[in-house]
Amino acid sequence: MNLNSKGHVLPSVNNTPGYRKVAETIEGEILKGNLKVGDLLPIESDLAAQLGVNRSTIREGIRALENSGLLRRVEAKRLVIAAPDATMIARANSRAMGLNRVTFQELWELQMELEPFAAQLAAERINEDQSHRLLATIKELEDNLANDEAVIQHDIAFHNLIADATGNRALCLSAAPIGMLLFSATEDLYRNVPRARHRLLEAHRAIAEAIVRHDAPGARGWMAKHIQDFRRGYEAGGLPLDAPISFDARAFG
Amino acid sequence: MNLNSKGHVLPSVNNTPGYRKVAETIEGEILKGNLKVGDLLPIESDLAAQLGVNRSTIREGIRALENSGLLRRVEAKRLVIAAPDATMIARANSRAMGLNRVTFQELWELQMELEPFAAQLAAERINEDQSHRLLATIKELEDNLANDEAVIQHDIAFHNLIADATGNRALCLSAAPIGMLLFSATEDLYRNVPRARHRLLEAHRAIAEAIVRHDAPGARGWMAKHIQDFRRGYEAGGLPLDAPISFDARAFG
DNA sequence: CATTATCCGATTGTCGGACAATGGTCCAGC
DNA sequence: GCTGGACCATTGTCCGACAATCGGATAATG
Repeated sequence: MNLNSKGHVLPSVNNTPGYRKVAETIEGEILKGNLKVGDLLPIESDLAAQLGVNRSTIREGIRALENSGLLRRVEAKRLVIAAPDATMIARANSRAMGLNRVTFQELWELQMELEPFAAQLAAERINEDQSHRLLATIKELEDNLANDEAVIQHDIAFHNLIADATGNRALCLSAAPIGMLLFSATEDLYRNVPRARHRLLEAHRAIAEAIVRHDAPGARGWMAKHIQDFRRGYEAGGLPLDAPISFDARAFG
Repeated sequence: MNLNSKGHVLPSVNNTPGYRKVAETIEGEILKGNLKVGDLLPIESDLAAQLGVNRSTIREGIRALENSGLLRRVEAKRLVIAAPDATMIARANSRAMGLNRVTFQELWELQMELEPFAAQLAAERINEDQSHRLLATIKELEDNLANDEAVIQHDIAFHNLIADATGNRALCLSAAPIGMLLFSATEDLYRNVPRARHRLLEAHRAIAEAIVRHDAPGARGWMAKHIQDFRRGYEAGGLPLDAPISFDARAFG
């Protein structure tokens, strides 16, 4: 910390504000394992005393960490050290990609590489419980084919389930934001090309069945076909491939 | 906002604290395009007046957004709306993966899928400038082969350059955190297996040359070989594949 | 007139203190 | 031993103040 008696930094060449140093200090303690996941964060007053700054400054530092998922509330009051949640990271990533005006083309290209791979791995490794949930999602889609919003939510969830089934959390984290962005951009698609939803259902069914019967090549093949088809549908729906993806604020609320 | 005269929330069922609502409000304005990237964030006092809360509360909300990259300082004072920076996102992602105790195995599996793909795309699309930088990085490695820290930094930078050369920002964002984690975990490797660094140099040279001469299949092949070899080296170095990756706090400072 | 030095206002960073709300704790009484 | 209420700890919010500093306006200078 090193603040002088009045709480202001000593010389002049110390640009980083106090709240940032607080955040970095706490983050450092977490990364160094000094504060372990699950531990309670010390109360604000103690932190203020320990780091020699005012409670307000501590609070500002905490907010930064809280937002990035390193701190999480458990009992409405105290904060605990936590590992960033997957969906929170996915949200941050899609937000970043969206604001960086990533194009459909870029996202699709990556998805075309990741999703068939995920499907293949999932087919090799999926367990009973995950199989059940995968098939249940398909059923749910059947019942809500008319509801565009529900179709989109299903689409995202379906692909997330497959990623989950690979048991590879790195893959989950990488794939989630892509699906989140691509699929939430398909709203217009279902309006412009109503039968797209039926093709979606059939494709998902074929993929799910292949995965559940542990047919890895089949799962990969169906998924590749599905993603290709998704692009054709997007194009046929009159949506531009090279424009920044129009990302829907609602998906991130 | 909806705070009562004393600045406290009206009923009881309103759990979300004010600073979070502030953050969400501002984030919403950004995502809705009401505040565009590059715009100056209104000054704290104005925001406080607009949202009907105290300046302290506004500040806490701002901290959250600042940390996630949506706000960035330009002139040491005012904050501007910004698109989250790629390296900042990569840092957040690797931190998340590390704290979630992702294993080497998981990361490597994904890398084995992504990197050859990236190398292939890079070979198809790399431009003059990028070629130059790629080769320069190799030269730099030659001069610093003895410095383990420099070797690791080169390794990360080299793979990032290749991702850049694909022109696919989604791919960049996905690949960066993986490299960041995997390569910074190789510190012990170079100590235990000194000649690993020479193999690294040769492999990188072969990959770079293939990319620069636009030999896509060659680039993919060399890269695949390189990643396979990386795993063998990691294993040979006595590092555990199934343990959570030991991630170095220094890489995230 | 152009250039530099100076000053001033606007804005952020930090402080200290205050208080309401609320969850948790602990003791009294049954 | 259990329950209910008093009490305390902790967070969320507000308020007012002030130092530091950046940017621009203004004055001094050649």
